Amino acid sequence: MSTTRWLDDDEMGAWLNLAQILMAMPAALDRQLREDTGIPHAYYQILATLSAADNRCLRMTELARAVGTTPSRLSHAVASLQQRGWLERRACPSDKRGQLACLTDAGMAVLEAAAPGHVAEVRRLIFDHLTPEDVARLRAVTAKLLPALQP
Amino acid sequence: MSTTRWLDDDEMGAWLNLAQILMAMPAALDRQLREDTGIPHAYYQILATLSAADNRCLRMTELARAVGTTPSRLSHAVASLQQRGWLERRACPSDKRGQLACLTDAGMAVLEAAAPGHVAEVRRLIFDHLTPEDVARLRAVTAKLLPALQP
DNA sequence: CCGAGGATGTTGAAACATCAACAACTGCGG
DNA sequence: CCGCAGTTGTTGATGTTTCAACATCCTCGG
Repeated sequence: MSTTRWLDDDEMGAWLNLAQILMAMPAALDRQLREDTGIPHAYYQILATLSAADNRCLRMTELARAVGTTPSRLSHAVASLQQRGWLERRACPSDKRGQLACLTDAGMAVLEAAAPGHVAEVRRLIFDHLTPEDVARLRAVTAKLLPALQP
Repeated sequence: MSTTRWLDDDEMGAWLNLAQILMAMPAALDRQLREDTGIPHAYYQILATLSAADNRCLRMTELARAVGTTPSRLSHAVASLQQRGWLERRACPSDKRGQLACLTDAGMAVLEAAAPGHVAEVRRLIFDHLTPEDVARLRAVTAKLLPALQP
């Protein structure tokens, strides 16, 4: 039982900023996407990740890791997206436990229609306010944070 | 109607990293706090913000802005925390519409008990992986992003 | 070959967030 | 003083996430 090492001023400042971003940024992204597509940002990311995959299909586990979500969350999300006809499940040929999530043509169409508005919102919320150096630093710092989040 | 300006490589890299963090970081923070206190991170932030305020009281609107949340979300959260006896509502003396959220002694005790574990988790997830320069850059970049999130 | 333990996904209930609608109040212009 | 527009905060319905429990299948040591 050691005594707590508290945050210094710089750390606290960074943390307060980051905490507010963690609160408000997903909400802002959700708002825009829901208006244009009816689905939240987490669902959009699933479609977007699938669209870039081989044959527009991914194993559930890989998809979960790529998007940064949990199996349960993904399972519910895929069920909802499947019901809209935007993706479908297939059995995994090599592993009978596995499930493949595959983007349908309808899902691809929704994605393509929503992409411009989404990119514009990402620019408005993030990149419009950053210099190229800021972007490079943001990329570097976030890259250092990711490993601790995926155990 | 202009043609979309897509993200370049550096922007896309930063965005993919950030998107994953926006997904997984709140989940990770929630996990730890829920185990120790039974409340999610968003609720903890409310208590923490109140603890630093004058008289441990804040107007709902100010509290919402400080935490980066919406009035509705805050209203539900405060109701839940009130039921646990960790804060209470009072009428605002200067404005009959207003409500003050005030941290109770019980709420303060919970906060103090949870703080060390929470700080340790924040260190484990974030600051353990960053140099002091990284922290300063993170603080600067996040500061640039906040204004666009609070309208 | 077989059985234990790990991996993969799903399910249902409870907690939390979002949205739209609303009630109550303020303050300002006429 | 009146009334109307804007502010403040709540509520309930709906959608999403979390957690725990579970079913199924793979792998590997014995």
